Amino acid sequence: MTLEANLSVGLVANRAGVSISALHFYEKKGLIRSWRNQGNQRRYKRDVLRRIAVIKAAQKMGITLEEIKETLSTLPDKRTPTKADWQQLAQHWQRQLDEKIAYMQRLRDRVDGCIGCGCLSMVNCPIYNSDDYLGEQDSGAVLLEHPELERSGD
Amino acid sequence: MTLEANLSVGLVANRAGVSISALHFYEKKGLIRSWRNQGNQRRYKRDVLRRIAVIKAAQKMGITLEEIKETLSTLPDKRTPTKADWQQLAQHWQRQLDEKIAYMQRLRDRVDGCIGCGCLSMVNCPIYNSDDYLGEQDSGAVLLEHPELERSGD
DNA sequence: TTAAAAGCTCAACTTAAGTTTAGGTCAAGA
DNA sequence: TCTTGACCTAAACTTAAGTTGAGCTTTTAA
Repeated sequence: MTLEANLSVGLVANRAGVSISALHFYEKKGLIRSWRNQGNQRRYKRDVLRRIAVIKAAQKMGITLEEIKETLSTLPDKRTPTKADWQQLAQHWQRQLDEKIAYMQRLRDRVDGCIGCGCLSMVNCPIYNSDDYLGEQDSGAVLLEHPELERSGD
Repeated sequence: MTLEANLSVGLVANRAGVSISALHFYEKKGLIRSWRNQGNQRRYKRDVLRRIAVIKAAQKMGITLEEIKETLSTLPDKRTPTKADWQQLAQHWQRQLDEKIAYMQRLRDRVDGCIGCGCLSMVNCPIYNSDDYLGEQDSGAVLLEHPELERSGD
């Protein structure tokens, strides 16, 4: 039971700190895999635990399950992933995290600027028409093309 | 039409860069207000534009509409909000943004640590049982209380 | 052996932040 | 006058990431 352990779903749920329904869900979404025993119950290899840990870690970084799935799919299919494999994943997500942090910081600084300069008319506010980025999260740059508003002192 | 302009919904949508349905939605949720003309069409005061701009800005910071609504509710109800009023809001959200950035950075550093130290067993990985925080976003600390796993070298 | 605990599937429900659709009204220009 | 465009409401739909419930089976422990 050391290397080819067959862990039950309840056990995995407990150890990984996720609910059973979440495990079902991840499986349906193709993020983890199991086989069945004679009684149709799920059985897992032990390395599913790391996989789940990695999934949860990535989620904390704000990565969606879809992206996680894609990235996980770069792992070797046949052999058990090595440390180097996991490191690659980690670095991949770390870069994304760096971008996110940078974006947030730009945003923060811009708000700073807004507060400082009092340009809260928001019309030519640097928050807008900025180098907006960050995939979904964002609703797209705002177009403010009616100049008559610009003198508004409200 | 300078101070008490009554803007139509289409006009506001255009200038604020949001859809009409979003405006209906914000109104239903109590984030913005309008009155009706004789033909039951919405009319807006001009400062709704700033309000929407502020809503969108806050959303970019990752604030939910519910939180935004709450914070907006601290604005004076009777008079038109002053610059100082908006500044207070901005500072409030900025603090939240700062916390978020700090959280992301802690996360990043921890992943760094993980990569560096090779502790990718994820069982005693510093990503877990960490000073986790950040309201929803997070799924709660993971309990990994079965020591037998810890020798796993997978 | 038998009852409780653990599992299974499938479908419906949840929240957030809107969008889409359907069906009806109102106002303006040719 | 008629038609187009802007508006109205209400309800249903969308995505993400699961959760909850119903109804049924398997496994485990006394």
